Amino acid sequence: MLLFWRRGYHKTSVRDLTEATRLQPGSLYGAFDNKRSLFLHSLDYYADELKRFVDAVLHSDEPPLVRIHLFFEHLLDETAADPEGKGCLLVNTLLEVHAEDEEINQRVIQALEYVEKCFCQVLTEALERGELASGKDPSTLARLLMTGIFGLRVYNKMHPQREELDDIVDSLLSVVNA
Amino acid sequence: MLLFWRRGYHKTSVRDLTEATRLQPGSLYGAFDNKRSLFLHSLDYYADELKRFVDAVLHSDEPPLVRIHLFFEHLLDETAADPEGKGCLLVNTLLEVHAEDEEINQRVIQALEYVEKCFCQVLTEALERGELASGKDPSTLARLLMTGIFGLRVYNKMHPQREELDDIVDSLLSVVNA
DNA sequence: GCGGTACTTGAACGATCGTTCAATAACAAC
DNA sequence: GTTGTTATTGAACGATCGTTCAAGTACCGC
Repeated sequence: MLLFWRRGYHKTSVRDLTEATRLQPGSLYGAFDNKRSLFLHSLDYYADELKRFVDAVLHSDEPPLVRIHLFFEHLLDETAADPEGKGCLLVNTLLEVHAEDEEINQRVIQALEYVEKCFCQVLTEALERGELASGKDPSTLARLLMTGIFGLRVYNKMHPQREELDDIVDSLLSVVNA
Repeated sequence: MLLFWRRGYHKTSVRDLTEATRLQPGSLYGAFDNKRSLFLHSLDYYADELKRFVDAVLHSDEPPLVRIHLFFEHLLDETAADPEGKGCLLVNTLLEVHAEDEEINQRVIQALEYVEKCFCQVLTEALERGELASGKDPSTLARLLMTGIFGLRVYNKMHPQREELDDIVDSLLSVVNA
């Protein structure tokens, strides 16, 4: 998974994988049908980890809007802790393989939709508690936050400076706070 | 350029390029040093087109904030007019080749920084005309808008529906309007 | 026409790609 | 200790990768 994350699907060769896993080709193909299948398993593994993270942060017992703040704070922490700048495997994959491969794409989109759904739930909760800026639609705001994540992921490749990313997050979250 | 845009750098083979250009390998290598060089020229071509678009929209004689609205409107028009969902070659490249290739990366970042700089100029103009929400920093807002572009580009691969993207843009621009 | 420069052709190169498989080693049960 | 199952090995396959180049064609001024 780490290799696919670092280098992308197409640029990661089976040779790379055999060296990293210290498994010979035959063993690799004994465990997985082929490179593609191994990649799908990597995606699933990554998506599971992401789901755990999302659940932990967005379903904690903090107030809804605090949870969203914490989410982005953790996102930036994680970004800062990754000097390689790998970004997000799902986002990377979405841009790399795009429409050509329906199965891979669907799996990525499904994982991302789960995050959006959680955002929407949290925002709905905030709305019900009267903590959301009036007239704001949870599902639209959830989409804005997803766009924010994606944008930060790309912007980090352009300017990987923590303070700039912090400012962006502050501006972005001002929409839900206002 | 179109091929690189559609399929990405690594996934585009010289064979693809010879078929698309109807040039034999020798001719291609007579005109360009190698595949990489051809890709760099493609990037430059794309960046030039982008620059023209940015200049036309962000330096028109409309009021500053209107120009920014128009920019995003045109961005969504262009997105809707591209059923292949190619997105932005610069963003795609930034995520695909990431840190491994300094030269390619620098060229992409430079082109993107130009867009950010233009945003910043327009926002500064709005600030001077008292049309910007008080206490907002142009350079931070410019970064937010860049993040918005990036995010929309990715979100479009997830949900390519115009109305959703419109809503996101409205929410995003509410930050500069407020 | 002729000679020379510029461009095109397409076969071929070595390297690497993803994948397979017969041979070998490791380990389990009895 | 023998047997049967399971996992590992690493050489080899055909396909494709990016690249080269000698040979051939087109086009120019004279």
